[in-house]
Amino acid sequence: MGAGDFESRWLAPDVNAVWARFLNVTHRLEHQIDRRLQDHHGITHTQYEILVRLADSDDRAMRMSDLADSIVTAKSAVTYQVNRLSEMGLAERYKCDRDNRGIWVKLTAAGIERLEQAAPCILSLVRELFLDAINCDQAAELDKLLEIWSSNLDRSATERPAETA
Amino acid sequence: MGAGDFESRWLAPDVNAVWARFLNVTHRLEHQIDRRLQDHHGITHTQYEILVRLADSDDRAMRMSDLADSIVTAKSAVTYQVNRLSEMGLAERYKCDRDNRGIWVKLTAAGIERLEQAAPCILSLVRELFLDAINCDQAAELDKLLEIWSSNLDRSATERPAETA
DNA sequence: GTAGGATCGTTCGAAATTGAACCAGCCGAA
DNA sequence: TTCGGCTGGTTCAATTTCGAACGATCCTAC
Repeated sequence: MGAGDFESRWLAPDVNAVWARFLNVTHRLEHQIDRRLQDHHGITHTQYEILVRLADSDDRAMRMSDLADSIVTAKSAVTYQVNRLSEMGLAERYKCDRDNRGIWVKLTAAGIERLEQAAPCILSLVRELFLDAINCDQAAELDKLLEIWSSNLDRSATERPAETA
Repeated sequence: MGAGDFESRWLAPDVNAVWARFLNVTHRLEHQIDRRLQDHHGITHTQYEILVRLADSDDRAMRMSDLADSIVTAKSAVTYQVNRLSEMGLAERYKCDRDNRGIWVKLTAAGIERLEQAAPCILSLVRELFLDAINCDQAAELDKLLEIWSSNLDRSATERPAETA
């Protein structure tokens, strides 16, 4: 049995190539953005994402766990990164008055400034690498796909734990 | 100046939402696949990717650096992961006769077996979450986009270092 | 009220990734 | 031939991530 036979047993070639390419492209996109951010603006992609979410929020502040959901990482990673941002003076913690467990993370003036420097640079990179390739129709189509994928992921995430019960 | 004003200065809302959703979806996809692999098959997504590339190669073997290019990571990460796979008995190293610097990594029988167990499970998950959402036309369209993105990344990666020279 | 269960955020140890430094072997040009 | 640069792989310290365990708080049902 040759290598070809082996692989053809479980690999539907065409459609799977799309998936492989998808993985490759997403990884390389993240790498280039990350490198650009670190070289030119001294922050990680995750840190940048946190700054963006904060800037987009009312009062430029968010709860820790909302932040964790928003960027897609473990809560402990958010704790870690907020500590870094806090050391850099880009964000700060507030006690939450409504909920004594809660912590608000808020963008500082320096955080806003840093984001205002980084954002145009990154957005132009994203445009150059990603967005310029798609016209309006394609964008709409892609957005539709993303919505389906997203709800697939939601369903799968809620179904799976229940399945074990 | 409200939060809205701030963000509208640098954020074109519609098209950027696509990018944000794209990031979110790709992260969640990777997480679910990773979790499935670790829970059911005892390997990481990176390790799985390595096994797949090896299985797809002639002689089920690859050079270290080709492996590093293929999955998108630093060379040192490949060294690390191949060590893990080797400890698990799923892959092994060979000296390369043509090039005395080179190392070949080859799938073992156990590696093939493990992959044969994992692959159907993962492929069905990928189908369920990702591929089933797209019909033939969309797949073709997506593939076209991926190709453009990919060549954008190539160009950007080769231009950038030259720009500093 | 008050117990039981869920939620919030942190801490901790283990694993993974990165980039820089490094050694060895290859190769092309003088 | 040999010298310089390039490539292939590893090592190392530093950073980041994850999941499990934890204490504290909230909330709902009794």
